[in-house]
Amino acid sequence: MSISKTYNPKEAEDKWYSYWLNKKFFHSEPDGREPYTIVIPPPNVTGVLHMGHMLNNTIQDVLVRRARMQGKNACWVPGTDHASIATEAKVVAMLKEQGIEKKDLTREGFLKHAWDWKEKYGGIILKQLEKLGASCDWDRTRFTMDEDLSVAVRDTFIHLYKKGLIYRGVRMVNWDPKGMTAVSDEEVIRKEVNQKLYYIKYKIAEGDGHIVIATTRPETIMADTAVCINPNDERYHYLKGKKVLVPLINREIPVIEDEYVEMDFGTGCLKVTPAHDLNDYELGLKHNLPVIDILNDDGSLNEKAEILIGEERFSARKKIARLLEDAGQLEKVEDYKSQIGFSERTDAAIEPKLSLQWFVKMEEMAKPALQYVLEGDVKLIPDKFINTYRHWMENVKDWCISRQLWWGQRIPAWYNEKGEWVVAKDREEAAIEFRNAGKNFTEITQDEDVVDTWFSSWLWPMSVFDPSVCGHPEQKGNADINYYYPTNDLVTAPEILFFWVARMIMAGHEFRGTAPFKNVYLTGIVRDKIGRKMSKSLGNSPDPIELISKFGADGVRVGMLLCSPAGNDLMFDESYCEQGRNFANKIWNAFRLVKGWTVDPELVTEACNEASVKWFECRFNEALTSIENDYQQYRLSEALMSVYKLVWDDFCSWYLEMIKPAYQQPIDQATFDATKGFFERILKLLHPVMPFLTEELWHDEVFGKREEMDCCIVAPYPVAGEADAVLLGEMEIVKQVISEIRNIRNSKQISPKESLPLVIKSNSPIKYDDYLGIINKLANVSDVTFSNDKVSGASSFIAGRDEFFVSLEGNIDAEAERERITKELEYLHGFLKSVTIKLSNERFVQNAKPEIVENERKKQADAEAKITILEESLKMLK
RNA sequence: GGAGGCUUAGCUCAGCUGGUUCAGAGCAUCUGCCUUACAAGCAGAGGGUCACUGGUUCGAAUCCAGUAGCCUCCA
Repeated sequence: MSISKTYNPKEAEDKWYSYWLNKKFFHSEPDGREPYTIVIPPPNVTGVLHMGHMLNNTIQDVLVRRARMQGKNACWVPGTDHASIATEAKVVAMLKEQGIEKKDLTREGFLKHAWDWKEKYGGIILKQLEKLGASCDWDRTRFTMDEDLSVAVRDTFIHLYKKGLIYRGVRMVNWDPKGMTAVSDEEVIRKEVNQKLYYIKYKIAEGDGHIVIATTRPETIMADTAVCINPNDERYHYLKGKKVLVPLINREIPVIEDEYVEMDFGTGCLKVTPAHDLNDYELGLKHNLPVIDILNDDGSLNEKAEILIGEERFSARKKIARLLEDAGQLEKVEDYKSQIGFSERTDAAIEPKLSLQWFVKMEEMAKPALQYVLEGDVKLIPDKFINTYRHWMENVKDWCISRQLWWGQRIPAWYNEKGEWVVAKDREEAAIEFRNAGKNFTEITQDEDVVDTWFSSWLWPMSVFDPSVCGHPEQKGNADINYYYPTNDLVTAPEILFFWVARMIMAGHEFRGTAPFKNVYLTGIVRDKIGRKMSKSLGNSPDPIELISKFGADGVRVGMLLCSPAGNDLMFDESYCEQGRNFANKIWNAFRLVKGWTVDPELVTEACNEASVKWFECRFNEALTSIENDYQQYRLSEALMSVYKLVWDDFCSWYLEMIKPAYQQPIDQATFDATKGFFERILKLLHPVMPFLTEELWHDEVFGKREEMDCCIVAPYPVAGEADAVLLGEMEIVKQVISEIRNIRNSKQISPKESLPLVIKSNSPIKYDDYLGIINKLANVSDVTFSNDKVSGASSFIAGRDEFFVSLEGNIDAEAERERITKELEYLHGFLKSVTIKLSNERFVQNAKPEIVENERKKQADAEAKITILEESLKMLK
C-alpha cells in the first residue's frame, strides 16, 4: 500500500467500483433474506447529472449500502424515463440543425431518429452515477419505453378505460404552443411577469357611448363572445340587456351578468373569451355562450380572428394595441404584474385551449392514496408534507394524459371512419370490439397521440420487476415482484410529490392492493450559498463530475450529506466537499499511523492502554446507539456528524494519542489488536457514506489476508454493545484535567516539551493511578503526587470534585489567579442561588417530576462542594 | 386572495414529551504551534436579548395568541 501523505481518491475509485461490479455485489436475486428495495426516481434520459441528482442518489446509496451491510438483500433498481416532450424537443432541434423538418418525416422515420439519439446520448446520467459510487443493480436497468414496460402502459390504459376511469372529452387544457402538445397542470410553472393592462373601449350597439374593459390580452378580443358585469354594480345597470361591439371587427356580443366579476378590478367590466381562458370558459358554459377559437396550435391567429391572420400571439398583441390606438379605442395602458403559466419543458407561455383529450378520473383513485399517507402506511419524511399532500388529494383534478407527440407510448384507441372509437391492445382486437359494439368500419386508424410520460412512471415500482401485473390486478406476478414489492424507501424531491409519488400510490393500490413503498424521504432543493436555486441559466451550479475529481467521490458525498437536513432546502457550497475531502484525509492518516507501528509480543500491556481500550469500546457503543437512532429517523446529516466526531475527536484526537507509543517504540500486542479492531469497525460505520476510502483501507495487509469476497461493502454492520457510564464519566474528567493543564501551559507560554509537576487532591472515588499514564502522555506531567492538602503558590483547577495543582517555576501571578477564582465563585454562587430558589419553591417540589427534583438537589450539592474548595483556595492566595 | 412552513453564533443547522446558569454542533474567525500520522494538521479562545409583543406555567428557545420579515404550494 502506498504511504502517500494524502489520500488519492482517483485510483481507489476506479479500482473498487469495478471490483464490486465484477464480484456482483450490487446484484440482487430473491432469496430467504429480508429484502431491502429502492427504485431510483428515473432521471430523464436526456439529462445530465446535476446537484439535485447528486444529493438524491447519495442518500439512496447510503441507505442501500447500510441495508446491505445489515445483511438484508439490498436491491437498488436504476433506470431512466423517456421524457416525451423534452426528448422530442431535443430530437426535433437536432434534426433541424441537419436541415430536416419533423413535418417532413413519417412517424416511423421520426422515431428511428429518436431511438438513434437515445442510444447515442441517452443514459449518460447513469454512467455518471457510477462515478458517485452508486451501488445500483445495473443488471436490472430499465427504461420506461422498453418493450414490456410499454405493454404495461398500454394494458393499464385499457384496464382503466374499461373500468370507466379513463375518458375522452373536450376540456380546457394547458397548451404548449412550442411543444405543440397539451401538458398536465403539474407541468405548468407559474411565474410572476410584468405585463400591461390595456383599457379598451367597446362601443355600445344601438346607441351612443362606450364601456371600458381592462385586459392583459388584447389580441383575444376577436374571440370575445360576451361582456360581463356584476349584477350588483350600479354603475352598469344601464347596460342590462344591451349589446356591444367588439372593437376592430365590430361583431355584436351581449352583455351578461354574473357575480363572478369583481367590481373593483379594472373597470368592473369583463370581456368573456371562452376559448382562451379557463374561467371564461366556465362562465361561457353557464351562460350558453358560443366558443370562438382564434388561435392555431402554434399560437398564431387563425382566420376566425378576421384580422392579423397568421400573426404570432405576442406580436399580434402589440399590433392590436396599435390598431386600437389608431381607432381611438385604447383608453390607456397600465403596468401590471400577474402570474403566467409556462411549460416546464419548453418554457413557452401556456395557452389555455379547448381540445379533445384523454383524461384519467382522479377522484376515486385519490381516496385510498390519501388514506395510505394519513394512516401512516406510507410515511412522508419529514411529515410536514402530509398537509400539503392531503390538500392536493382532496382537491385533485382529472389528469390530462394525452400528448400530441410521437415519442412515447401510443394511445391504444382505434377509430373508424365516423370517428367512433374503441380501446384495444391492437388492430385485431379493435376490429373485434367494433363488431361487438355493432359498429361498422372499413378502415381502422389508431389514435395519433401518445400518453404522458408520468403515465409510465407511475407504474415504475411495479413495472421494473414485473410489467405484466400493470393493467392486470388479477395477475399474481413473478417471483421478483412478490419479493421486492412493496419497496422500502423512495427518495425524491417534494416538487413531484403529487404528480409522481401520489400517482405511484394510486397505481400500486390499483394493481397490487398496496402502496409501492413504506417511506418517502423528501430532499430539499439544492441552492447556491446565497440561496438561489441552482440552474443552468444562472450558471451557479458546479459540475458534479468536476467536483468529484476535485474532492473525491467520498468527499463530495460527505459534503452533500453535511448540508442536507431532510425536506429543507440546502445552501450548497463547495467548502462542504472540501470538509469531506479533509475528513477522508484524516482517516487516511490515522491509518498510516497505526500501520506504521511495530508490535512487540513480549511487551506487557500497560494499565493506561488497557483503560484507553476499554474507554473507546464504550465510547464507540455510546456513539453507535445515537447514530442508529438518527438513521432510524432518517436524520442522515446528524448521523454523519456523529460519526465524524467519533472518528476525528474521540478516535484520532483522544484514543490514538492515548495509546500512541513513543517515537520508534513498539506497541504491545493486545492494544494493537484492539486498535485494529476499532479501525475495522470504524471503516464499516463509514462505508455507507465513504465507500471508496473504506474499501481501500479494508484490504490493507495490516488486517491480514482477505478472501476474495471479504469486502467492506458486505462486511456486517456494527451492532452497539454496552457502554459503561461510570467509565465514560471518569474519562471525561481525565480529559478535562488534560485540557486544563494544556491551558495552563498555553496561557503561560510553556513549551509542550517541558514537563510539569502535578499534585492531585482527590475527593472522589476515581482511581487516578489507572489514568496517570494517559495524563502524562497527553499533558506531559511528571512527579505526580497525591496529597490531602492544597498546594500553595501553584496554578490550580477543579475537575469533577477533585483538585489539581500545577507548580510552576517562578511565582504564579497571584492576582490573576485570585481574579479567576473569584469569577468562578461568582458564577457558582449565581448557579447555586437559582437552584436553591427552585428547591425552596414548594410548587416546584410538588409539581415537578421526582427525578428532576432529585437532579436539582445533586446540582446543589455539587455546587456547594465546589464553592467550598474554591473559597479555601482563595484564602490560601491571601 | 387561500393553505402550510420558516426566523437560534459571521455561515449552515441541532435543540425529541417545557426542567442543569441552556443556550449547542460543524464550518468560518482569532491566538499559539512545521510536537516524526495528518498544515487537507495540532493545542486553545472568543462569539447569540433563541425575530418582536403579550399570555399559560413554579419554570418557556420549547406551549398558545398576535405582529413583522422570508419561503413554498394553491388560486
